[in-house]
Parts: sequence; C-alpha cells; structure tokens
Amino acid sequence: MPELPEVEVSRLGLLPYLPGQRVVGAIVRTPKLRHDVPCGLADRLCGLRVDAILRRGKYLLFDCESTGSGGWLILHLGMSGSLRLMAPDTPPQKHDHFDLVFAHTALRFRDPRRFGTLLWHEGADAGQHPLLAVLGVEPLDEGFGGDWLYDATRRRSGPVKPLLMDSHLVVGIGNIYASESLFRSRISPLRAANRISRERYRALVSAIRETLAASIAAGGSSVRDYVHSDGGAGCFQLSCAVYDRTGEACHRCGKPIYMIRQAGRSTFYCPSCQR
DNA sequence: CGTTACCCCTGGAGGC
DNA sequence: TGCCTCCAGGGGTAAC
Repeated sequence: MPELPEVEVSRLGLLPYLPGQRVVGAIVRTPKLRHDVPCGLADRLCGLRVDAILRRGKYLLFDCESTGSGGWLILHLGMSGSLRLMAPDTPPQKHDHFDLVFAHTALRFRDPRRFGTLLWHEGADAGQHPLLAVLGVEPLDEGFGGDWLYDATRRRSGPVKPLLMDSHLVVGIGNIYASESLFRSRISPLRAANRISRERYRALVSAIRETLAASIAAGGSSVRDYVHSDGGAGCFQLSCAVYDRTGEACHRCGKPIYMIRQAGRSTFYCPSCQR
C-alpha cells in the first residue's frame, strides 16, 4: 500500500502524539519480518523517550534519544503495513506484529504480508544504517530537479519507468506514482532513460513533485486521532489517470489505457499520449 | 556497472 | 461451496 505520501501522512498523523512521550514497553509478536527483528529490541526501547519522527524515503525513523544513549527505531511498511494508535490494552488481531507502548497509548504495527521491516540503529546518525546509506535523493528536496535527473541518467539505457522506482537513484516513487507521473509528463514508460531530453525531465520532475505533494495534502486532511495508511483505494483519495485503468478511456485522448509488465511490475500508460 | 529475475508472505478476486 | 491461479502500492540479493 504505502508509497511515499502514505508514509509521510502516517508520520504527520503521529507527530501530535508521540514526540516527548516515553516508551514504557514494547511487544515484538513476530520476530521474522522482511528482515529479522533485532534480538532484545523491546528491552532496548524501554525507558527511552521519542524525541522526533523523521522520514527517509519510505522508512519512518523514530528518534529514541539518539543524541544521548539511545538510537533509532527504523520502520518500513512494506506492501501491506499500517500503523495505528490505540489504547494499550486493545487485544491484538492477526498480523499485529509490534507494539510500541506509552503511558496512555500504543503504536501498533500491522502487516499481513510481512514485507515490512523493523530495525534498530544505535547512535546519533540513522543515515549510517546500511539500508539507509545507499538511498538516493528525496523527490521533494531541492536536490531533485530536471537537470539533476537528466545528468544522472546519461548511462542508463533501460526504460525510464523501472528506473524511477530505483530507490538508489531517487526514493519514494512507487508503482502507482511512477505510472501517474509519466502520464502527466507525457513520457512513455518504455522510453530509454538516456533518450529523454532535459526539457522533458524538467516536466517529469514537476509531475512527480506535484503528484506526491497533492497526495500528501489529500491524505493529511483525513488523519485525526488514528494513523491511516490502508485506505484501500490505493490512490489516496486522488483519482488515478492511468493506474489500474486497463482498457478504460484515457482522460486526455479517449483511447484505451494499456497495461504492460516491466521488471516484474505492472505499468499503466496511454500509448497515444505518451511517447 | 546496469538491468532483470526471483524471492520473501498473506489475502482477495475470479475462473471452473 | 471448494479449489486453483493470478494478482497486489516493496525491495534486497543473486545472476546475467
């Protein structure tokens, strides 16, 4: 489910409640997620105060007194993960793998497919963690621009769509937003990355930023006293122009939307509008 | 080095 | 109703 906007909305939903709170307990019900949950994680977390919640790509980073004797709780929602705040004594349901317990509330992590990740990084700099150290630029940061993307793709002869989803280049662009952004900028997902002009990369970057920002804004308005990341609609209250619209009429030209498979993932596009 | 295939897992949808 | 196949918003790793 979660792409960058969903993760960011989860983060924003937690901000009013968690920073400043002290961890009074933690429950690891499932030690095997995408990676093994570190041994002794619950004991390590106990007594630490959550100072801040940051995001890097699709990872949520809980600052647990990292500038003192603590570290970072690193959480990735995978394909099917979600977070929710609830009373600490709420009975766990199937696939509820982890609780971070505070005095009056608990943060619960649910993930049916278990592609999510729960890690711990000791020390002040979460960016040093091996999984974070290799990540590319943030798509909403200044460093991500059309000229930068043009320069970064000169030796990439593969199709542009799978490349957009490569977190070592740029983080946070998942399968939905890759297709949607390419449609908006009228670039074919099949086009070789090194055969796209500077001008078109500027349009693509604008489309990516606008799509992500609009989704965050749309999701943000729906979050109140619980953290919402499995809305189910997939497009986060924004209607998709091409994603999951195989055979339906293109909103721009009226011809049918196509689905193809690229690097093992579905890609949706309008062959007429996107070149 | 760049690119792709495979794999981790569960659940829902649709065909028979 | 049951069983089968395919599909799903991610991404690390191995192999080409």
